[in-house]
Amino acid sequence: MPDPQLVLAGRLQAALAAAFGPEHANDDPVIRPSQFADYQANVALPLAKRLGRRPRDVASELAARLDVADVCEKAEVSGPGFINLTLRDTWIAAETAAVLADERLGVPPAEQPLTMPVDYSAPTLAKEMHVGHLRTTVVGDAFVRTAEFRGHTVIRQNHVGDWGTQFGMLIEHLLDVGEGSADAERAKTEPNIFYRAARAKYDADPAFAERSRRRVVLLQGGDRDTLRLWQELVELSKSYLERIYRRLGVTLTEPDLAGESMYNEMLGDVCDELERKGIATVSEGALCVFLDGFTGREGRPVPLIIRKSDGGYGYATTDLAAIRYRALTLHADRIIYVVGAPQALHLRMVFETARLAGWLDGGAEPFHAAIGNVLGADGKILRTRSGETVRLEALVDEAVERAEKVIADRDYDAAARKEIARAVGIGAMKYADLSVARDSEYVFDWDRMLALQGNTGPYLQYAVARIRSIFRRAGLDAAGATGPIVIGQPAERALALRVLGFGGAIDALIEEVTPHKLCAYIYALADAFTTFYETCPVLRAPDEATRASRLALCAVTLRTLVAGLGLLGVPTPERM
RNA sequence: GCGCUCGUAGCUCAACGGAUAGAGCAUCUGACUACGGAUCAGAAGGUUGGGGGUUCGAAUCCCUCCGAGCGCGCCA
Repeated sequence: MPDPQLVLAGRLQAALAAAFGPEHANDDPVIRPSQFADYQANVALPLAKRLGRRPRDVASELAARLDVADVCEKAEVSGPGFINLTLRDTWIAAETAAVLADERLGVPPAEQPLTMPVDYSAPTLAKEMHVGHLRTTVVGDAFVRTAEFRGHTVIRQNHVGDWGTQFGMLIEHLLDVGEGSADAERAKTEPNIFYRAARAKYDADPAFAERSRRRVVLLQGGDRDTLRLWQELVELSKSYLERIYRRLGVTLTEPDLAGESMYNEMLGDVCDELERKGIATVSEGALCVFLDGFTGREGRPVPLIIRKSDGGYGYATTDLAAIRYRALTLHADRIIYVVGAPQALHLRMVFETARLAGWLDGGAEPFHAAIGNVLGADGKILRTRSGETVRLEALVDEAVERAEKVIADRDYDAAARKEIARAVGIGAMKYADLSVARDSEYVFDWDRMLALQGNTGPYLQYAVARIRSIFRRAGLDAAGATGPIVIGQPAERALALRVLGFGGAIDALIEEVTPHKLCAYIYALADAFTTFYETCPVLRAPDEATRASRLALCAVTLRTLVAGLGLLGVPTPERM
C-alpha cells in the first residue's frame, strides 16, 4: 500500500533490525503525523529506555541506518529523540499517479484474508425496527462492506429474534384474524399494528393469554401445524425487513438471516456439553455457568443461565450455540458482535464460557463492537414526544422530507428531486451515526446532520458533486484524466498526501470496527480538496501540463471520496 | 453494594503514551463578478471534572474523590 505511514514503518523496522538486532524487526516504530514534518518516528524514546541508552543517541543511530532516500527528502533527529520525516514531492506524485491508475485505489486484497462472521442489525421479527437498531445496522454494514473490499471473507449473521415467547401470542392472533386476511398482511407493512393488536388481547383476555402460552410450548416442541403458522409469520416479517433494508441501502438480504430459531436444535447439546465438561452446574433448579470475577449484588456470583428451572432455554443458550457454530462450523478467525453496549457483561460471559469450553482453541477471537445509545436533545434515550420509541421507518421518512427542504431552491424535475432527497436524507442520517465513535452515546440532531458545513454527509456529497461538475464542464470523463501528476503548490501536495492515506483509514476501521476513523479521513480529504480547489485553478490552469495534473488530482480525489463513502454505505448523487 | 462505560472550547464531537490537545457549529475579522459562494483565509475560545502517582513525556496508564449513564438468576 502507498500509505506513507505504512511505507515509513517498514523502512524504520528495517533500520531497527539493522541497528539493534533482528529481534527489533517487528517493533512498532510509532510513526505519527507531525507538525514539524510530514511524519515523525517516535520509537527511539521507548527503545532507549529498554536499552538503557540516551534517546538522542538511539535516534541518531537509527537515522544513520535508515534507508529512505527514495521516499524522503529529509530524515532528521529532532528534540529529545524524534526522527522527523519529510517526503519527496516526486515520490508523492508518483504514488498518487499509481493510485489513480489502480482500480483498487492502492488498497490491495489482504495477504491473509480472515473469515469473519459479523452479527449485526438483529431486529426482533414481527416487530417494527426502531431507532435503537439504526446504529447496529449501519455500523455493521459499514464494517462488512469495508472488510469485504479488503478481501476478507465476511459472513453476515443477522441474529434476528424469531423464536421468543411472543410468538405464541402472535400465532394465536394470526389464527384469529385469519391467514391471508388484510389484517394478517399488516405484519408485512406495519408490524407494530399487528403486534400491538396481539399484545392488547394478551393483556385483556386471560383465555387468549393461556392459548398463547400453550402455543409457545407447541412451537418449541416442534408441532407441525404450529411451525407452519410460525413460518407464515416469519415470511411476512421478512418482506418488511427486505423493504426497510433496501430503503436504507443496507446490504443485508434474506440469506443473511441467522436467527435464534436456527440454533434451536443445538441448545440441548450445548447444555449437555457444558455440563459434561464441568463448566455448568445446577443452581436453584437452573443450569448455570459461574465464572471467576463476575460478581453482582452482595458479592453473589452472577450466573449465565443456560437452562431455566422450567427446562426452557433463554438467549444465553442461543448465544452460546451461535458462538460455537461460528467458531467451529464457520471456522471464524474473528467473530464480530455489533451489539449495544449494555450487553457488554452478558457477552463477556458468553465469550469466557466459549473459551472454557475450548470452542475458541482453533483461534477464533470474539470481538464486541459495543454500540452506544442514541439520545434525544434532553440527553435521554431518544423517544417520540408521547414517550414511545421512535420507529426507524418514521425516521427515514423524516430524513428524506427534511432533505427535500435542503435542496428546495434547486432546479430539478420531480423525479430527480426525489432521488436526490433520498440520497441526501438517508446519507446524512447514516453518516451522522458513523462519524462519532461507535461506543459513545450521541445526541440525535436533524439540523446538525443535514448541515452543508462540517463533518456531515451532505457536505461530502456536495464535494463529490462539485468535482463531478468540473468534469462535466470540461466535457471529460473522470476516467480520462490520467496525469501525469506534478506537485507544485502546497495545496496540491497536501491533497495528494491525503489521497495516499486511504488504505490506512480502511485498515483502522477493520481493526477496531471504527467507521468514524474512515469518516474523519474522508472529511480531511474533502477539506484538502476544497483548499486545493480554491487556490489551484483546474480548467484555467496556467499551462496544459498543470491542467492535466490537476485534473488527475480531481479524478483520484473523486474516486477516493466515492469509494470511501460507498464503503460507509453513503450514496453519492451525481448532482445535488 | 459490586461491575462496566464515560466526564475534553459556549454547543456537538476528535485525538493510535509523544513536541504548542484538534475539527465543525455558534461568535468576531477579512477576501473575491465566483472552474456550482451550499466558498475560502484568519481570530478568539481549554488548569482535558478535582486531587495524588508512574514516566524523559499523561486527555490517554494506576490510586482516590465528585458527577452521569448502563448492567448485575431464570425477558431478550
